[in-house]
Amino acid sequence: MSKHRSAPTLDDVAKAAGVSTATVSRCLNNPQQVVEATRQRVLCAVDELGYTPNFAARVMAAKRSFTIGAIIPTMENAIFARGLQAFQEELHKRGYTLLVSSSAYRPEAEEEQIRTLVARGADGLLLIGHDREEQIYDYLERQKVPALVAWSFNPTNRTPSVGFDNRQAMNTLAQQVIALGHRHLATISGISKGNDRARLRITGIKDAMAENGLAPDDLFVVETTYEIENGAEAFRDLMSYAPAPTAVLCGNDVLAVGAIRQAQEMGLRVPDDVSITGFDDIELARIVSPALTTVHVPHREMGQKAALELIHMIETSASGRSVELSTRLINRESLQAATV
Amino acid sequence: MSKHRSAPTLDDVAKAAGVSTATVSRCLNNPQQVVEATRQRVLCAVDELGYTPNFAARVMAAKRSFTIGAIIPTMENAIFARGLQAFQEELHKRGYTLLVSSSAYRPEAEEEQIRTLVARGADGLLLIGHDREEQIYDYLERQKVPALVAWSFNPTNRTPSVGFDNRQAMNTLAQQVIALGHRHLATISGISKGNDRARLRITGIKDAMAENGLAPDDLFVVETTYEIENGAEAFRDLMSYAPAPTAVLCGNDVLAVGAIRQAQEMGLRVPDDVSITGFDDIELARIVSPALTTVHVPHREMGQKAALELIHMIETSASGRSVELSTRLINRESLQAATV
DNA sequence: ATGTTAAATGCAAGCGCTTACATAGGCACT
DNA sequence: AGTGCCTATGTAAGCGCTTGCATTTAACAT
Repeated sequence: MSKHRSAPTLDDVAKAAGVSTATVSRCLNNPQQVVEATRQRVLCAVDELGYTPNFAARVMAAKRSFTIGAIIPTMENAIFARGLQAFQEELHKRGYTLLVSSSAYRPEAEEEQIRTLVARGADGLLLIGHDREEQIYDYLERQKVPALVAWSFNPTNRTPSVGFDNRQAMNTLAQQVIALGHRHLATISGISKGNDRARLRITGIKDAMAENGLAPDDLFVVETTYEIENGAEAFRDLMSYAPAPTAVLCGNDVLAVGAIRQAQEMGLRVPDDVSITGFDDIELARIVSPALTTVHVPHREMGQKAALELIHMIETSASGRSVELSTRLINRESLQAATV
Repeated sequence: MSKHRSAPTLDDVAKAAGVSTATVSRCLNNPQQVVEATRQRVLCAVDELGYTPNFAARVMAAKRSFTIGAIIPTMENAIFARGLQAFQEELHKRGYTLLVSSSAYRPEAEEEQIRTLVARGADGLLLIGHDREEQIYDYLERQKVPALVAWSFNPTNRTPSVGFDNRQAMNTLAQQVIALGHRHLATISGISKGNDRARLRITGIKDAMAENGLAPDDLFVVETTYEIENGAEAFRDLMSYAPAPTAVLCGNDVLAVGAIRQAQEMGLRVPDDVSITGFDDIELARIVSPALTTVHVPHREMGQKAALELIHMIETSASGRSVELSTRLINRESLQAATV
């Protein structure tokens, strides 16, 4: 028990147990390959020395890290939290570890993070949405790192996806808004460049308008980043136009909450004076008052299925199948028939 | 340009540039050690081949990973989000990468994560609060991995901390509550076992009671995990006692929001019928209605200072100095004078 | 020219692990 | 007892990088 001893290695364990390093390694990774008696001896030595395998060495030798990387656009709000949580729980069950990083909605940052994660030996990657440069997919292919897209569904894409039809989901909501008599619609969207979810949601609204004899180009669109304050600001801009919209469909719940607060600040009652809807159905949607009418996204299911599919791709080198999930309209208090 | 070539290595770059691997390595890590002309040649080869260094190999050889690990009790709510964001931004500026994992408030999980992070070669660790088994600190010491505690401040502890005085902060709030005439106090706290922040906050309230001639033992305490629903449930329990508390001091904003919603559900007006306070001053505190009177914690400052201090410990092998930050009372709408 | 010195580069030894292959017992048969 | 085969274990070759030390090269003074 010398004081200055530093971290024990496989070798130390082997010596202590009187076996070769190979046997120790097998004990730890494929216990069934080593006979009971030896295994006991090794395991004893392991915790007597307080041995923890060196991860870098293991990755290097095995060329497997049992680590999966996920790059999400933001950690600042809870949009991705629940889905990612489910993703990681499922990974954990299967013996994988999740490494998360956030790109802050910046494509270059995302590319850098992808490279970083690959360099760190990630066995697979979870990406959000399909929109990114081809070269990134080439790179991933060359490095032989399987990738899976979530929060979006597009089976024709070269990368498989586990997600939902953003266009369709928003379309259904917009149909309902229009059915309630709203004729002047507006949307507060995320930045659509590089964000297929945002873009498709806008398209969903325009389609609904066209399908109901409204001119799609009349849709007021404000794009901004997903923060409550920005939702508020965008709402203020929107209401300065004439005729003011009677319904504001927000790209997500966070923006919607900002819009609601701003409306209240401006002395407008929601939904009496103006209807506001969200998207995602995160916790916030129920907490805010009035509670948000929104589109429920099965985040947990998506996270879990994505984990399963990605692991499958990794372990069988299969190319991956896309899976589509369905969303659901949640009617709460923030949407009401147009009064005009 | 063979199709089946896999990831290029240092060696490939060296060959392509007609130098040794040592030179390539130096180009990448200590550019000033290599003459301009050579450097150009090497850098060209690097991006011609699309080379990305293998992280595991680098860690192994250099025994440095420029990676810092943080284990937080939860990612589910935003309590740690802002501080961690600032922590990571500062790390990034200094060339470090952050790896985050969540222990779900389970000590064994935390220990496992600490080992995992160390095995992955983390150069340093950020931990939340001081409460954990001695053996963990021993382990860290043996592995020579510096650790820093945040969200708590206790300069006498063996591990340095960057945080605030939880007891004092809550004490100040409780003093004000009492000064407003409240005599029947209750608190909805996080689970205090293994959570010094929660415990100290309770102590802060009791001290304030004692200092004002109230019996500390009269404080109703309900402990629960930090989720909105649990805050709601706890509030219901609390109000079933007689005499019902006129002020409920919550261990954090999340619990307070749950309490407020439950109060509203029970037909109680906040703060007219019952005052409710939070702690942390996260975004939620301003969004909920009535807006929360709470204790503002300088999360960003804490994250940033922690990063600086931890890097300092890593790079100089210094033992680290604790730094204390101050909190501030934020008076919003949820606390009001007792009406009895 | 030659020696002296410093700067640039190369050489090669690991870092701690996994795993293909080699080896050695053990057992069941003949 | 000998043969074959199966299983448990050992041997050693890397995995891709960094870095101390040795060597070469360049630069300058004499």
